[in-house]
Formats: sequence, C-alpha cells, structure tokens
Amino acid sequence: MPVIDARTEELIKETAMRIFFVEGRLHATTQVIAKEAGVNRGLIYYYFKGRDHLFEVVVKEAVMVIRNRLKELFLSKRISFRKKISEFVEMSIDQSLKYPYLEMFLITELNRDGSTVLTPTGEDLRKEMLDSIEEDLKEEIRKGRVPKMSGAQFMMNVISLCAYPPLYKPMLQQMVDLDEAGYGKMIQERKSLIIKVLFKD
Amino acid sequence: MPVIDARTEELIKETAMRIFFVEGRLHATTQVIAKEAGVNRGLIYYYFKGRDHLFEVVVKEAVMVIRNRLKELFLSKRISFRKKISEFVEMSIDQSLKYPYLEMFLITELNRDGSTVLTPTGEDLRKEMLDSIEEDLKEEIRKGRVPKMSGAQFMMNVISLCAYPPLYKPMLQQMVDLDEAGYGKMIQERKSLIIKVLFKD
DNA sequence: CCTTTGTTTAACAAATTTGCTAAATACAAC
DNA sequence: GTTGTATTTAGCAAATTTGTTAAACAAAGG
Repeated sequence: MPVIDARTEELIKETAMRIFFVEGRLHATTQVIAKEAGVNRGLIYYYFKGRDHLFEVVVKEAVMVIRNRLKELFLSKRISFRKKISEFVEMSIDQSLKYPYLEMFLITELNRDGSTVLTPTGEDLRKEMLDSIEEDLKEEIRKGRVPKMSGAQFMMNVISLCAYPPLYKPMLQQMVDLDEAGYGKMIQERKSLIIKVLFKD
Repeated sequence: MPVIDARTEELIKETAMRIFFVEGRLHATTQVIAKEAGVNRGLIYYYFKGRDHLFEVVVKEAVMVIRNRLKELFLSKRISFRKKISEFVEMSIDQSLKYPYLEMFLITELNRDGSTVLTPTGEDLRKEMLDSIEEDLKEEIRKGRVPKMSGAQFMMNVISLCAYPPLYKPMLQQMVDLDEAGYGKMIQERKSLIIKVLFKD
C-alpha cells in the first residue's frame, strides 16, 4: 500500500488556520481554502467530513494548545504570581501575534447556537486555577501593589491588554503613523509595559 | 404622493446593526436580515443598492458617531486629562456594551482589500488629537502618576481595557460563574477600576 | 505485470444567495 | 373615483457553494 501523504492533510489544516486565525476571514469557502492550499477542493471532503468538520479540527487543536500551556503555567506552585503573570503576558502576546483572530473566532463560535466546537474546561480544573489566582492576587492587593479588585477583573485586564492590540493593528496603524517595524517594536515593548501597568511599585 | 415611510428604511438599518454589531453575525445574508426585520427582501435593494451598500451605510453612520464624540472630547481644552480619559472610558464601555462587535467589524473591514467603507480621519485632526494626548500624558508621567510610555501605548491600553471585555463576555461567563446581573455589575465596576489601573496615585 | 489500497481529480445535483424586474398595492391629490 | 407616485411583493435567472460520486492515478506487494 502507498505511504499516506500526511503533507496534504497538514497543508489543508495550516492553510485553514492561516485564513481563519491570521487573516480573520472567518467565513472563507471550501473553494477559497482549497485554492490557497493549492489542492483540489474534494480533498477537504476526503480528509475532513466537510467545512464544519475542518473548523472543528483546527479550533479544537488550537484550544488544546492554549489550555495546556495555561494549565501548566497556573498550576505550577514553584514560581511567583508576578512571574506567572509575566509569562502569561509573554505567551499571550506571542500567541496573539501569531494568530490575531483566534480568540475572536472562539468568541464568535461560543456565541453561536448549537456550537459543539468548544467544550468547557473541566469544572475542577477551572475552579482550581481561579482560586489560585484569587489567592495570589489578594496578597498583592494587601501589599498595595495592585488596586483592590476581583480575580476575574484582574484577568480581564491582563487578557485585554495582551489580546486586543494585535487585532487593533490596522486601526492603530491608521491612527498613529507606524510602519511594520515600528509596530512590531511597539508590541514587544508592551510585554514589560503591561506588567508595569498591572503592578504598581 | 404618499408620505415616505421612513420606518422601513430605519427598521432595516437598525436590524442590520443589531445583527452585525450586537450579535456578531458579520456575514448574515439579505434573506436573514429581511426576515428578522420582518420586511420583504427586495426592500433591501429598494432602499439600499444591495447588501454591500447597506453595510457601507450602517458602518459609516456608526463611525461618524464615534468620531464626533471623540473629537468633541479630546479637543475641548476646558477639562483635565484625567477627566477626559474618564469620560472616554465611560463612553467606550457604554458603546461596547451597546454594540460589542462594532470595533471588531471595523477592524475586519479595514483589513479587507478594496474596502471603501472606512475613510481615514483627516490628517490635521488626527495629528492634533494625538499631540494633545501626548502632551497631557507627558505631564502625568512627569508627576509619576503613569509609567513612562508613548501616547500610542497609553491609548492602546485604554481602548483594550474598555473594548475587549464586552466581546469576551461569553468566554468570561464560561470561565467565571456569572449570571447576567453579575456580568453587568462587573462591567460597570470596570469604569472606575480602569482609571485606577491607568493612573497610580 | 497485475492487484490492491490509498489518494486525487473532474463533474454533477442540490441548495443558497444575489440582484433584478414586473406586477401589485397603498395612498395622497385632484 | 381616478390618477400618479411611492412602496411592497413575488418570482426569476445567474452565480456561488456545498457535498457526493465515479473515475483516474500513484505506489507498493505479490
């Protein structure tokens, strides 16, 4: 029997991810995806059951990667809260630069009726992570390094400060005069800047 | 001649805005829009030239409203920088609650090739607003109330902290256990919280 | 060389969507 | 009531998209 050419399946997935998550064309047709991948459209139906299933596969894969990194980070007892948040910020910004529209896609998907793409995080794990943050945050607030707020508000701040700017790129470039290099530099600067905004000391 | 029934045209516009900007269904078909507005699909072609033109009209209208408020706010010399930012935050959050997907739509639109929907802000006005912010910000930095950063970074922070959370609602509600009332309360709390995060004193 | 199995292609039918048109309707003015 | 104009409706043709099928092709084993 012939060797299974894994390149085609991968190629389709990677092209779909680029179109959805990098370029934000969330409703690209199978025609477009196949064309840009340089493969016959039928192959999307051969390797995946169809458009919806291709969606499901790439989203689930992306979500799993994010979740695993989050889990690993926030459940490790060894490093300090400040350090955890620093790493989270770095990770988030790099992720958002790589796939600016990914979170947006997940949000839209989550809003859709009958979406089966996103399975909720396990109840126990979710609670454990949240409690861990809440506890560490309380200590920071006590020390006066962070204004009084809930863990949810704090995480909302972190996520917003990281995930929005890469999305906002075209808007920002129109508002401020920025070339590609200048934009990249600005986003990288944010990594340390965000920490300075979150923690006052 | 019969009185022009402005209700139909308005109804279509409002329905389109709700579908696009509130529910985030950015590629809803003319059929869907007409159905939800309770009018015949042909009327979209009667009052607007077609789907694309309907887009153009509602987007331009929304952009104009935002721009005018921004302009009025940031070019008024009478109020303090802190107060300006406070009002901007309040305005942005209310706007984002009303139309969570509006900015997202604008961003996607701006990324599209050949988009004529968004005309850049006048060069003179843009520069004037930016300079005004930069100048006020320098003073705040000098007083040690804000960490050292450019005007662009500061505005990026403000916009992110305001605009992202309403988008993130479904995600947040899955992460943290929040009912509708709890969510609303949390977002309202952000108005003052964001100021405390931006200005340390 | 022939068979078997996995992959790729082209072509088709069904469904959806768009943009338009011609006819129907509503309604104010006469 | 008739007329003229604005509005609304139903329906059509073209284009697009989806999902399937049957046939072609490639490669490895016998």
